[in-house]
Formats: sequence, C-alpha cells, structure tokens
Amino acid sequence: MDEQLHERIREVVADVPPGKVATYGDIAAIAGASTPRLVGRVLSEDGNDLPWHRILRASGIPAPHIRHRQLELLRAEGVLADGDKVSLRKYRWHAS
DNA sequence: TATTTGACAGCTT
DNA sequence: CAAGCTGCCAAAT
Repeated sequence: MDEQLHERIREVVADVPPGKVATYGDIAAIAGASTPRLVGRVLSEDGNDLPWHRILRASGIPAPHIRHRQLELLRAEGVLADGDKVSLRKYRWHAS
C-alpha cells in the first residue's frame, strides 16, 4: 500500500547513521519506491522529525532551498562539504 | 477529469 | 564540464 511505502521511506531515512549521507535514489531503491521523487515528497511532508539533512541529491548537492541548513547540520555531524558539494564517495551510506 | 508542479535521476547534446 | 530533455509518481488546483 502507499502508506507502507511512505512509512518505509521514513524508516530508511531514519536508518541512515550520523556522519553518513545517502541520495534520494538510494533511499528510493532501498525503500522500494519506483522513483526518488516520492522520497522528496515524503520528506517535504513529514521530514520535520527525520534526519532529512542526511539525504542529498545524486550530485552530492542538497536541494536549493534547504542547502544552507543541510550543510550546516551535516557539518555538525562531521560531514564536511566542498562548498555546496558533499563528497559522496566518502560519506555515502550503503544499507547493511 | 485534466493540467501543473515538485526535497529527483539518468542520458544526450 | 555544463545545459537540456525525458521518465517517474503523487498531490494540489
């Protein structure tokens, strides 16, 4: 059901460990979403209680409106970004 | 009921 | 290396 999917996405996002980051595509793949757009939509609606700051774009650059907050929160967790670009190669998280 | 928009990704030009 | 186009799903108007 779509409700399951919605919850699955939240679970995956909450399962990302601090100091690590993941892309929308990864979350979508792990959660079973057909498209990463669903992940973004869920975060925009319920992300206020989730570590949405650990979710980045495929390019390692967070969304345009929140990028400032994103980088700030990531920095607090030890994730250093080159300008707006985070080193996915180092911080990208993969499910167990 | 149809159209537009949106925390995206991947390929082509 | 950068910009543009297409595919995807769901909610809002």
